[in-house]
Amino acid sequence: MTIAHHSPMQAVESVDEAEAVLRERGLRASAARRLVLETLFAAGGPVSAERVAEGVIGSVPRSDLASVYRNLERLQEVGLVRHMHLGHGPGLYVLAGAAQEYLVCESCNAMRVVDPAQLDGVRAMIHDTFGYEAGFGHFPIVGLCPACSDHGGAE
Amino acid sequence: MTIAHHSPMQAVESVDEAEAVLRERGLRASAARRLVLETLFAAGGPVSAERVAEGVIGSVPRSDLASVYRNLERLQEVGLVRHMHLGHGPGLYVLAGAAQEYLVCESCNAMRVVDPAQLDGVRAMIHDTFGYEAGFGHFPIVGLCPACSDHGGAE
DNA sequence: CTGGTTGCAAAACCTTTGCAAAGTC
DNA sequence: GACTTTGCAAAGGTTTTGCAACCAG
Repeated sequence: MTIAHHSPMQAVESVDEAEAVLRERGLRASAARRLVLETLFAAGGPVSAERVAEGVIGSVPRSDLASVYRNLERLQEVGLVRHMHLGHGPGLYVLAGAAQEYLVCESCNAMRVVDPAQLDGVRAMIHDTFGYEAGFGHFPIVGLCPACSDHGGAE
Repeated sequence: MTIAHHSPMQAVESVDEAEAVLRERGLRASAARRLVLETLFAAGGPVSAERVAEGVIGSVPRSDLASVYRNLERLQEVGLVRHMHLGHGPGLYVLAGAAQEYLVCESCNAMRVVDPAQLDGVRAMIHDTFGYEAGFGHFPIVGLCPACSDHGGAE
């Protein structure tokens, strides 16, 4: 699992659409795979592999954790899924369609979801200064949230 | 090991200075501790615990990995050291004095060191937009470096 | 039928913890 | 001497891998 994904992102709206993408690539639409997709759709935000293995409702259908990891990896290769690290602890996976970036407070751990467009100015500034095309999809922006910087919440 | 450090950063210039800080806090200046500090000074940049355990010259003096982790943790509590995650793989530790932030290319993994001042504009923009005091010391800014974005290095 | 996919078991990797012996002040 | 710190061993949490059975196309 590297930082970079392997294909252009494929935003899809449903499990069926996702499975169509899989078939196009010669991959199969298995039950375990559907479980992963359904859970990611149901979650609507970043979730751990462990959480995915528990299925949509929570520990009901279950699929093997190893298979979940293998499936998440393949779904990333195809561009349907991406993963990120919001702090310590397990990696978190989301559907590629959920175009979201995150601000995490290092003091209270509050996580703020932001629309990528809101960071375009920041990206532009970074590009002007360093020539880098920055993305904040893999690691969040870490800092002190307004509340914590107010009451001297510095680490 | 949480994201946040535990004390204000203590930038020191030498192992002796660092040990003085330790003693002030009632901590002891042991050989294993000195090894950690010397290795961090010698490295001059982020290194893994494993690398620290190998000592200054490389696998010569050695200290137990568990002790290295414990010492890195204590040095962080005191504010002499901080750690970061530049990608997957083990966490990396640096002296608090090495005020540096990083830009990592998600395609070629190139790591660019930047002076925190160069990111002040970016921090200001984030603060204006979200009210967050952003820091890029724990997670780097990930993106495509100029070379990779040129030749279509997008993942 | 063919080859991708699964579950299970085991291992790999990074980090933490328990504990008695040793070291520091 | 009191209390911190060490080394070793073992465990913990996350992710990967080997392999035979299984299933989708």
